[in-house]
Order: sequence, then C-alpha cells, then structure tokens
Amino acid sequence: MGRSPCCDENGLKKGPWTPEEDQKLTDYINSHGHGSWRSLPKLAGLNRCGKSCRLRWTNYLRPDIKRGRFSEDEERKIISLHSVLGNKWSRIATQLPGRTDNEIKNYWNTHLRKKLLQMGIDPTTHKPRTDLNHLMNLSQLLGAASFGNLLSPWNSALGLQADASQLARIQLLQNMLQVINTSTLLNMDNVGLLQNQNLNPFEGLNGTSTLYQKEPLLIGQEYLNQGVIPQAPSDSLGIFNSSSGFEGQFNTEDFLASNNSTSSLSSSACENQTENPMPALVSGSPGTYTVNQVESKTDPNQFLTQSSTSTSFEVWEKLKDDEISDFYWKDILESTPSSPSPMTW
DNA sequence: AACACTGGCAACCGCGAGCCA
DNA sequence: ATGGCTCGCGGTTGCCAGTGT
Repeated sequence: MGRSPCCDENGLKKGPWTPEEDQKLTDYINSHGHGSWRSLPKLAGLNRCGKSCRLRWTNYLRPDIKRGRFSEDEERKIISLHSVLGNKWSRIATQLPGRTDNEIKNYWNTHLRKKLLQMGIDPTTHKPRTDLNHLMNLSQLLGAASFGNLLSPWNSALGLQADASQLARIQLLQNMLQVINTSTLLNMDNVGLLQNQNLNPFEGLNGTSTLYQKEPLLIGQEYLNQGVIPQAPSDSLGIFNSSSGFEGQFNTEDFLASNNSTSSLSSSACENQTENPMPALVSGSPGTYTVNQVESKTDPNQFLTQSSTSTSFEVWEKLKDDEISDFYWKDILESTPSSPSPMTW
C-alpha cells in the first residue's frame, strides 16, 4: 500500500531539470529562502513537487557544493566513517563539507565499494572476505599487482596498485589462515601454533593501504568528539595500524565505552570474538591490544596438508608457483626455522 | 557505422521520525 | 493520545555517455 507519490498529483513534472527550472529555483531560494518545501514550487512558479525541489537544491544547486573528484583524504574519511556508521550517508556527509549524502552514496557504490572488494575487504563489514573464490582472486591480484609495479612507475607513484598488492598479501594470508583455522580437520595443537607470539606480522611492509593508513585510528575519539555517534554495522571491528599491524577486535559497546575512556579495549571484546577470528582492517576505536598472531616458524603446509579443502590447497599451490610473487612473500609462505623470513612474525 | 554493454550519476520512491494542532 | 503533515534519509531506478564488438 503506502502513500501515493507526491508527484503523482496534478501532473507535476518529473525527471531531469532544465536550466530554466534551475534558475527559477535558485532565484527564489536566494531571495526568499526555501521556507516550506511543499509550498515553494507554487511560489517559485515551478511545476514540480516540493520534494523534487528540495532534492535538486540540496544535491545540485546549493552554492556550497564541492564538485569534482574525491580526494584521497576524502576517500579515507568516507571509508573510515562508513566502517563506524554504516550506510548513514547523511551522517557521513556532515563530516565532508561540500559533499552531499547522495554524492557520497553514489561514490561509495560505484568506486569505493569495488575498491574494497578488489582489496579483499567486505565493504559491509570492513572485514576480510573469506570466500574461497575470493582467495583465488587475491592470489591473482598479487601477481598482477607485482607485475604491474614492475612495468608501470605510475602505479607506484600513485600508490594505488602497491597498496592493493600489500593489502592483498595480508588478506590472502589472513584468509588462508582463516580457512585453515575453521577447517574441521584442524586439531587444537595447530591452533596453539597460531597464538602467543609477540611478533609483528606486518613488519617489513612498507606502509599500508592509503585507504586505511591513517584515518581509522582517528575515528573513535575524534569523530565521537565531533558528535558522530557510531552505529557500527558489524558486530566487531579490528584495527589495522601501519606500525603494529592488526590490533584486536572491536564491538559497538566498546566503541561507545571508549567515548568515556580512551584506554585499551577490554580483553573480553577479544575473547567474545568467535564469528570471525580475523580482525577487520578498519578500526572503530583508538584502543589497542594484541591478538593472536601467527608464529614465524609455522609451516603452512603443516596445516594445509591436513586439510581436505582442495580449494585452499590449490590456492596455496598456485601462490607458491606464482613466478612473479615477491621474494618476501615466498619467504613468508615457505619460511622454516632455519630460514627466517625477512618479515618478522 | 551500428548495435550492445557498462558505469556513473541524477533523480525518484517509500518509509520513518518529528512536529503540531 | 492521536492523526495529519512535512522533512529527511536510504535504497533503487533509469538515463546517458563512454567503450567494446
């Protein structure tokens, strides 16, 4: 049922606005203000409904609208805010002067969403994707990105492909570990190997994603201080920090609590994390703590050979055989006690 | 050159919240 | 307390330009 569309009545015009209509609307609002949107069209001499006028004004004609490409900074801000607020476009828009909610929404759907997906990040939860098809894509991305960097200095200059590559590495490794971790054949002795190493899995990566690098750590306190009330779309979020790697899990309650205290998140937040043992890439809070990290001495084959999941094994094989993978990536995957990886775990 | 396909974006639609009589 | 009205938000649609075949 529902209410009939406001524009159905009286044969009001719909569709694209003409320059004449734009002019009428602009002139009227400039001299009178919009007042009641419902009565505005009549007063301004427009054959439109008030809603259409409001939309046209707020999304297009408003003088303070910023046009043109989104900057990298704006991208980071959007992603970070989205990780906390979800699809609250109007709330996100309040943090981006000159950008409308509609513009941000469109930009998210057409650019950022795809970008995150390519990087192996679920744009809804901001967590690593875990489907096995995606694992294959990631290993391909690794190859393509490495190859691309060799050929094109522009990619490196822009930092885009390099970022995707680095994140993909992390992602792939994470996803593999996650698959391994959730494998029914995985025994608890192996789980033990994944824990309690005070080592940094991201040391050796030269920086991190330009999308995730700085802003995430800003969100918690800074945006809260600006009156941004979080409505975390996911049950838990993690923190990716360029200097210390993943730093724990996060949930809405902790986020809210962090508004009163900037101290580290409670350990229970970590312990309660069962649905997705791997942390997400975007933080919701400045609080930090260390989570399970993979031991450097662990031979991944130890897990994979025990797994009946052929797909993950194929991923592993494909990755190992990938001729254009970086040295250190191979090192990570094939590291043994006698040949320490350049990336300290 | 013509057609099909795709991506980006402006605009629309429906719903919920808030206000007020 | 209730119902009507308005506004704003988020999801969706449809047009159009660019690209591929």
